[in-house]
Amino acid sequence: MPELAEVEFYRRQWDPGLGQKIVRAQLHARKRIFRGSNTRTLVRELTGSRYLRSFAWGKQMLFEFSGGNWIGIHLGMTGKLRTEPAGFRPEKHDHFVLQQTRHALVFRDARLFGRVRFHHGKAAPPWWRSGAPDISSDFFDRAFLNAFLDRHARAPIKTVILMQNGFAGIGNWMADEILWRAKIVPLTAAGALTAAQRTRLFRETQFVASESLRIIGPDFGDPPRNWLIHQKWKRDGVCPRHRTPLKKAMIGGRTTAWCPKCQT
DNA sequence: ACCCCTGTTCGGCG
DNA sequence: CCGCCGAACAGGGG
Repeated sequence: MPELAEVEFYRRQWDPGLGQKIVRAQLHARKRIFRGSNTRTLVRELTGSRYLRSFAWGKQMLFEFSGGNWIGIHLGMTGKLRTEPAGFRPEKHDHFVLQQTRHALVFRDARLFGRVRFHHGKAAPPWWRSGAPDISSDFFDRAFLNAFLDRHARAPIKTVILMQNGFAGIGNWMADEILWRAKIVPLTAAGALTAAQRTRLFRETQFVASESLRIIGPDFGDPPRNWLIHQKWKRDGVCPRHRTPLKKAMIGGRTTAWCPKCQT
């Protein structure tokens, strides 16, 4: 479920606990979401620390706690963050819970494709932000986009848009939304895109990213009815512009929908 | 019962 | 090195 805008929504769900102490950390230590982290140290360090602030970059989140403690979270396919009242009892899929005096900060992930990483140190962990610029930042510009497209010149543009080190935070639904707005066939080789197509791709990537953040980020709002997302998962989905039936195919291993009339 | 899945990574193949 | 494909991860929903 989570792409950049949903990630932003989930990041905010722990806000009620900002500035408050962790009195107890509960986790299912054997689950693979904790791979690479020492969960004993994690529990020891976090207990008694204070939740200070959070950051989001693409599909990644970083939570900072006092004493130089950092938790990185990736939601995978089914991860969710939420806050429950104090005394909350973790259920089957609540693999990571931080109990505070008034709240419980909960990470739930049924399919366990997500990841929780722990880092202890003065500065943010080395794995944080090692990759692409934020789409909303000045570093995501035409030069960066061009270089990235040419580096993956032979791959279908749909596949390239899903690469997190180029399009941080873009997932399957946003990728199709962007290509539909930019009027580009998903199977087009990235290196074969014309200057005009690249301009549209750049503009629509920024538009879909910023609009999604604005609409979904605060309260999981629904994108406008004329967005492709409302059609792409229907078996009889049609183009929001003129009702032409959408085409569907597997590209880069992912279900892809596009309009054969608009996208040429 | 069966098929699908808004993510990522890995091995095998060409 | 590039890229494609399928599998794997593990479970819920239609």
